[in-house]
Amino acid sequence: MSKKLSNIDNDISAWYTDVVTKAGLADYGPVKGTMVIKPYGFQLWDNVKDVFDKMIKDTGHTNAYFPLLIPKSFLAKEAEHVDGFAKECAVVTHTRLKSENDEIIVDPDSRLEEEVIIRPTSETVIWSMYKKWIQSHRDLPILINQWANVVRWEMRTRLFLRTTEFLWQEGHTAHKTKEEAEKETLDILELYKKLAEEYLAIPVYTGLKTDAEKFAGADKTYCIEAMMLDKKALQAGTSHNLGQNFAKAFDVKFQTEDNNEEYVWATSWGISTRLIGAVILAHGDKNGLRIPPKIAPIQIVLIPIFRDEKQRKIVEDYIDPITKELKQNEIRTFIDWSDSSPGYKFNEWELKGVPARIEIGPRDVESNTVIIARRDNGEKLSSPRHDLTQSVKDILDQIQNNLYNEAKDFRDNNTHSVNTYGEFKDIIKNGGFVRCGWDGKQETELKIKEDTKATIRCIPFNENPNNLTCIFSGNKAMHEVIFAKSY
RNA sequence: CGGAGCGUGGCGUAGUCCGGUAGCGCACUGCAAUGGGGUUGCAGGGGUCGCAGGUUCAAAUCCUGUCGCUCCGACCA
Repeated sequence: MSKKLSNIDNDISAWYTDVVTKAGLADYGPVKGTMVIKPYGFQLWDNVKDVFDKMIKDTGHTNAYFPLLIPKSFLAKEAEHVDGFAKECAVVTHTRLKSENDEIIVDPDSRLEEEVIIRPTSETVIWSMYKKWIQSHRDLPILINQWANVVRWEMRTRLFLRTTEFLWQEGHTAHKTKEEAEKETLDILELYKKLAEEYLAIPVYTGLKTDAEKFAGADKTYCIEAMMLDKKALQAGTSHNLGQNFAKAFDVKFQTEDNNEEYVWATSWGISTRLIGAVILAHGDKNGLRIPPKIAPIQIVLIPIFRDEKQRKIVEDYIDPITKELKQNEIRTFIDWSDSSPGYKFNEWELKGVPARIEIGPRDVESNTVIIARRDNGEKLSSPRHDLTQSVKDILDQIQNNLYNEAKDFRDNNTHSVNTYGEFKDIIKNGGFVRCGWDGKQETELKIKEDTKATIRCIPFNENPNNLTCIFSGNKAMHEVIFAKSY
């Protein structure tokens, strides 16, 4: 397989597919729209998962698991919810196959009386269970999360960014009061922001979705929105205040302290393997991936360099304690003894986005140093053997910060406040985020979308609509919003 | 579902117009040298050309059908 990547500047779409497959993150599955997450890609996901799993456990949530299969009738209980998901549900109609004339066919005698769907999300099963579990205010809150796969039969798919089946976490909480549910929704959004910015090194805008863009079945959807290298927006996480919609649909009431009956207040929130796509498209460059150190499966790759057996032995004696030392200090380290040439290895590990590389050859053994090469900016420096661990830690921190700062500068430089629709269209055409006034009408939002393909990514928390007029209608603005073309 | 394109060793492709029994690059195996930015040389192994029919002495190539995938749109995390 050729390791040459498509040009990131001319054809980022081809570059993306090349990187994902050639760096060994994922491969296409046999069924359209499915993907195999390969070990290197899965380690990346695992690291993201571990970070977030700890965050939610630290805030009182626990994991559980609900079934993949859901009665078809459940989906229909919440009107908006069914509208939102009906078009993309995989439906199980039969329970067995049989052979007939050397062919495997669906056994027509095995038709299910009540068809089941494969979860596109789990609100319905979960609320059917919460009905059984909640009677009193003493049963609240329930703070459950599950790590699971879901299936949404999408028209167009792309590895990680939109696949028919994907992995995610979905939190589902139940509360006594509206205020408590709202707080939960916002608290989780903060965790998402922290995860994106501090770990994935991706700056995000936080805000509220418009009615047109919110989750089907939610009262309010909050989101984190990131900018990719092609200046398009990617929704990287969502947190929903579901109000009492699902409680009403599934008749989940609780007895209050003063002995009244009230519907339970709900939230749900999710991040998915799409985040891997976000990391790729936020940090990549012409040589491949650049993975932030905090989530990198391999943080340091060691490349031994030698000519003959004698040199190999010398290098080995020098490098082994170094590897051991780094590992003992919990730096994820890999030493590449494969017999490709050093140059080949440099390119290979750069493609895979390993944050830093240590080159060790006879010259370094001689001078009691090592060469450290950074993936983020290509710098190479010679570092003394003693306090190597500290140098490595410092460099990894610098890389983490640098990736974040680069991404933030890029986003800030491509986010513009505008006052005229002409400017608006120019920016959308050339790529970028636009901050501007909006009159709050869905009709306006829709017209702009038809005209420019841009959608309102969010109403940012730090909006200031006071002196603004709507970019499209010229009426007084109800909100300041961020428009962009999105994935 | 509309538009476009593609199915030929593991991957990427040439050959298809004009039928004559499959070629190249990468990867793979072995040996030797090489090794601080994709290293050479030599020697090897692997494909009945998506599938099913048809035309023909002869089909990767022509005809009919069929399946699948990718890209672009409408839908979406």
